[in-house]
Amino acid sequence: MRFTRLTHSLEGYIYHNLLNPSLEEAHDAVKESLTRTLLLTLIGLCQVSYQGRASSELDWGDRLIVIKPDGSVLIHQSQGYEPVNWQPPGSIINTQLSEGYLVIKAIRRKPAEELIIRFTKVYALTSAKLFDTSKIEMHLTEEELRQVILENPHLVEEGLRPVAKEWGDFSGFIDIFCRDKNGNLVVLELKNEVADQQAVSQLYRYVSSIKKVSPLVRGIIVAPRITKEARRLLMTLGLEFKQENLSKCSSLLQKSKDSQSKLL
Amino acid sequence: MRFTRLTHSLEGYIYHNLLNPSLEEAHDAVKESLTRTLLLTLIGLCQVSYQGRASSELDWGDRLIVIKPDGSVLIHQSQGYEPVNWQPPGSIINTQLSEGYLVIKAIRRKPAEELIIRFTKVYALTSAKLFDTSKIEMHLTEEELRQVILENPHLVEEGLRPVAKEWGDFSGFIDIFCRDKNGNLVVLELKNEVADQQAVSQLYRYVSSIKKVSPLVRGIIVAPRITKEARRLLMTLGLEFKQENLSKCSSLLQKSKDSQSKLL
DNA sequence: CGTGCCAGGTGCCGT
DNA sequence: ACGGCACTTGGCACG
Repeated sequence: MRFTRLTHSLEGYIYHNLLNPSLEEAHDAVKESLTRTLLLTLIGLCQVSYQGRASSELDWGDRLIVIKPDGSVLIHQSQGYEPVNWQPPGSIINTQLSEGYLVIKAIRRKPAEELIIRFTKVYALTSAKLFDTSKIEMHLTEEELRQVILENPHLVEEGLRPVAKEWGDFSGFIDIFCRDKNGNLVVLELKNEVADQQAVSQLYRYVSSIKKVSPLVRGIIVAPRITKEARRLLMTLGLEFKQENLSKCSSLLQKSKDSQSKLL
Repeated sequence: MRFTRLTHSLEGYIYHNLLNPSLEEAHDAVKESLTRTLLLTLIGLCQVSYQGRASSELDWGDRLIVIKPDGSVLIHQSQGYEPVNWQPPGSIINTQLSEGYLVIKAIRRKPAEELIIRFTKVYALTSAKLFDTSKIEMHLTEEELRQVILENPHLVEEGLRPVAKEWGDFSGFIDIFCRDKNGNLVVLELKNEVADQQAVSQLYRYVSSIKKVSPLVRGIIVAPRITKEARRLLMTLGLEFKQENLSKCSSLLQKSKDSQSKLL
């Protein structure tokens, strides 16, 4: 085997780093990467075919292929956020030399789908063990927005009192359940970005089911903005919309977090 | 500059291929990759922060970073199909050495968002020019499903006659527009997998708008299956559902193509 | 494991 | 540019 294998200790976490390897060398490196469950990147001239939930063919061209330890496969062209072809985590991956090609297959059962990559040339191959225990922390999610509204119901309407949140007894999911100053039920549907048709239809479901018991129930979408179509649907269905500024909520959230940390 | 630069001719399309470069070497290579608009991959120990449509923090860990010639940035952990952080195509990318870090920033206006990657160590860096003119060819799309129904309207209902397809004059998009054996208008909404709430609400929109002109219009969802919630909504809205198997349609499509090729 | 729903959804194609 | 809509959507939470 002519390819350079790098030990872990001083050279970092890279196992293979091959430049213009032969297909045989690349094949060996891919096999070893798979058995060692390394992260593997290949840059090479390849052709891709996929059959499964849909089916596709991608003719010859240079691409970046990423194979992850969890069985994900990504095929990236030089443009675009999304991979042109892929296979999700949990795929069974194998490689072979066949008819002059380096072939990598990724198979999944349920749903049954198969991805086949054929290389005639590998320009670069790198495999590595990544040490990474960090999880991403997201801020300003819909849950946090809900928190803000629960603590500051006046942002939606004066005199509003939250009764319960995440009401699930009905045939759906209510974001916040309130009573207004007249004592009528109000269902709030929160969106942290644009409120669309789906949000309106969802709220309509909630309100309809409650109306059978309590006819005076109101439904309000709370979001920074709403699509034109959603607004039309909303009006025909007798629902309401309250614009709520995201950045204002953000600062309130920060305050709420601050006060929480002060309490600790 | 100590890093190896590889010319295009014989060595393939790889420009940089660095193993455990210093941050200075990596910085130079990143800068050159950006000016030459190459595809760049880095494996290294980094920390990521994002602020824009949402905001997030990712603490130190080893990741794969891909920077594409079109200004896309992908940050991949060793698991999962999706990048943990990213920036879409068209982002403005720059790099600097700052406070002992190699920093890569990707900025986008509209929506305003900023991605900052800080490296303390780069294990491997590869940049390349990809030659790839091929476009992916997808089969069995919704368009092909539409083709099958247009050629075989009896699959939905006996006596159905297509009048038009891809009707776009209304505030939406009608898949197929027909008349039934009684001469009444029928709107078909096609789904190649499960029909959900959104599909029903979409069809309802179409049917409602047509009803003002022609009160006897019907609406039928054609799909292999339908969610329980969607079926309930469908019934309350007076719409219909026709189960239609995708694979059956697919094989019929194949037959139709075969017979076409025989005719040629 | 299916079902439903959110996503920093992304991409494509309209006006 | 905004808007609607499909997507091999992927991912998560929940019955």
